[in-house]
Amino acid sequence: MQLNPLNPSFFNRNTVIVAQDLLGKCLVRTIGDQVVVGIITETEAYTGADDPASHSFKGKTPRTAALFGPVGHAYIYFIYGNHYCLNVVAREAAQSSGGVLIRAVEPLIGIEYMQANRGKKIARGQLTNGPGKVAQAFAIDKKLYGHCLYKKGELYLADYAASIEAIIASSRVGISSAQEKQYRFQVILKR
DNA sequence: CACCCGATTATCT
DNA sequence: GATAATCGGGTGT
Repeated sequence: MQLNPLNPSFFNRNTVIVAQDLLGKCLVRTIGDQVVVGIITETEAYTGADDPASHSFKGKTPRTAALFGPVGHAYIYFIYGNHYCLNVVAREAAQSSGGVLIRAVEPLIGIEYMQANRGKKIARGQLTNGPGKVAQAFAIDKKLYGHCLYKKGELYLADYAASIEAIIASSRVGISSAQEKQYRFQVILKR
């Protein structure tokens, strides 16, 4: 299998476009010899200054600094006391901040490792079908904050020739403002 | 420095 | 369906 990192310019585009384009791409995690790969199946775009639901809406803070930093890097935050969530910084030149939340992936390689990280025997379909679950299965925490995601390393995004049947847009989850924006994207893969 | 609450999930009933 | 778990950033005193 080819796991070539995405080009940095991939992330230097409109955040919403990048969120859609990331569907069907691969999330790759290497821990020593262990390799873990999943196909991205669900994302959400957070566009920044014009998006009240974005963490970066109210300006730059130490926590959200990565969203204003170089594109293609990781923005990781801790939520509800229990969970980490992984974002990719992505924006076009006109935006000051913006990122894409990786909400779900389909397990591809290293499934046993993911199950070990998640603790118990969990059905494949339930393994990484939420942002906190993805972070746990891929052993992602704040150590990877700001990590570069477009070159081979501990964590990166790779191109993948997934056959896409359809993309579904809907309202984002778990937010109270800007619910009218259809910035949540799910992919249906061909069998 | 105190208080509030969130881009969630597991585990009950 | 409802709720607990459980941390740290943001806001205002």
